[in-house]
Amino acid sequence: MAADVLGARASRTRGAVLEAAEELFSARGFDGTRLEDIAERVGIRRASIVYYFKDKRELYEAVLASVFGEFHAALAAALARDLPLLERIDAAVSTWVDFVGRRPAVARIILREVADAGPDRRSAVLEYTQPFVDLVRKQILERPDFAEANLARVDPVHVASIVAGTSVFLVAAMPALLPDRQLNPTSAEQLEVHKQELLRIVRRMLDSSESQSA
Amino acid sequence: MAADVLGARASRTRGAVLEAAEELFSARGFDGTRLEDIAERVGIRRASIVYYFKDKRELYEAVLASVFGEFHAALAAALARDLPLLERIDAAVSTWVDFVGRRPAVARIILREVADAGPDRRSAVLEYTQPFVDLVRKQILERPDFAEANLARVDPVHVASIVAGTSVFLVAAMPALLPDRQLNPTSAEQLEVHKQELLRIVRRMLDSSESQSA
DNA sequence: GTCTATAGAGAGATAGAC
DNA sequence: GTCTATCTCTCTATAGAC
Repeated sequence: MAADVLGARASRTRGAVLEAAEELFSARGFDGTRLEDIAERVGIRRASIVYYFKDKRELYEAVLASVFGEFHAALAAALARDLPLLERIDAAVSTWVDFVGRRPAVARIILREVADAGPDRRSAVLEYTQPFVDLVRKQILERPDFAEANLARVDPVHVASIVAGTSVFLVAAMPALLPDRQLNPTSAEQLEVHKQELLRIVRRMLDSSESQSA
Repeated sequence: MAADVLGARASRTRGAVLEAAEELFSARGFDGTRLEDIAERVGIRRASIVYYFKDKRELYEAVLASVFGEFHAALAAALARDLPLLERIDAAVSTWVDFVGRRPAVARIILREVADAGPDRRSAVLEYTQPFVDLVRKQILERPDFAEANLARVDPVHVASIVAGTSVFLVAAMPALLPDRQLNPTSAEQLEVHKQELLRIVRRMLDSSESQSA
C-alpha cells in the first residue's frame, strides 16, 4: 500500500509504523526486530502492518528508502547552491554530520548495512548509495573547477570512507563505550566539535601542499 | 568444554568450529548465522557443536574473546617496547591497522557489535573493549611523558573513534561499494596507504601547533 | 483499517544410540 | 566425539470476521 493513496488516519498509521520500524531495525537489526514489537510501539496489531507493507522485507526496504532518500535530498540541496569548490566540499561534509546528528538511528542502520554487504551480497546497499555517489560525482568531481584546483590526488573513496566511517562510528559507539560520562555525541556541542575535526581532516587530505606519499 | 582438556582431534575440531563461526558470524551476524552452516563448513553435524560450546551464545562469546584477545596481545606487545611517546602512539595505530588487515572478519564483527550496543544494551562490547581501554590509558595516557608533551587537548575518545571507525569502515565497506574496481582494501598496498593516512591524521590531531578550536 | 485465529517454516536445544 | 531423531519455541504470513 503506497503512501499516496491513503486517507488521513491511514497515512498517520503508516508513518508511525515506518518511524517505529526505523528505530527498532536500527537498534536490533533486521532479524532481531519482531513485527510484534513494531506493532506494539505503534499501538496496533501485528497483522495490521501488512496492510501497508506486504512483508517484513518490504517494510525494511521502505525504511532504507526513507533514510537514504532524505539524506540525498539534503545533500542535493546543499550542493545546489553554487559555491566555490572547497566550500562545496565543506558543505557536503557539514550536511552529512548534521544529518547523522539529527537522525542517529541512521548511523546504526548504515553500520549494519555495511557489515552485511560482503563481496558476495553487495546489491542491497548499492542500490541506495549509488544515487549519492552519482551526486558527489556530478556536483564535485566532474565540475570544471575540480579539475582546475590543485588538489592532492587522494582516492575520493578514501575520503568518503573516512567521513562516513568516523561520523557513524562516533555517534553509534560513543554512548556505548562511555557509560560513565554522560556525554551525548548527538548534542549540539559534540557534533560541532566532531564536524570541525572532520572538516580539518578533509581539508588536509585534499591539500596538495602536504606530502601524500609514504 | 574448554580447549585445554581436549585431545588432539577434539582440539582440532574445536578450533575449526571457532574459525568457521568467526567467519560466518562476521558475514551474517549472530541471528543470521545458523549452527547448521557452521557445522557444514567444518564437516560435522549441528549437534556436535554443542559438545564444545554449550549453546550458540557461548560460541559467539568465544569468538569475541578470541578476536579481542588476540588484538589485545598484539597491542600489549607493541606498547611494551619502551619507545618515545609519539612513536608509541604510531605503533599503536600501526598495530591496529595491521590487525584489521590480517583479519578482516574482525572489522565486520566490530561494526555489528557497535551497532548492537545501544545506551541500554551496552554490557556486551564493554567487557571486551575495557582491557584495551585500560591498556591505552596505562601505556600512553598515564605515562609521565604524556603529561609533559605539549599535545593538543583532543578527547582521546575522539581519536580512538576516528582510528577505529575509519579502518573498520574502509575494510568492510570498500569491497561492497566498489564492485567495479577490483581493489582489495586488505591488500598490502591499500593497507599501507590507509595506514599512512591514518598516522598523518592522528599526528595532526595531537599537534598543539594547529588550532583546535573552530 | 484493524482485528483474532491459525497455519507453517525455521532453527536451537536435548536425548540417547553408536 | 559424533551421530540421528525429535521436541519445542518463536516468529512470519495468511484467512477471514468485524
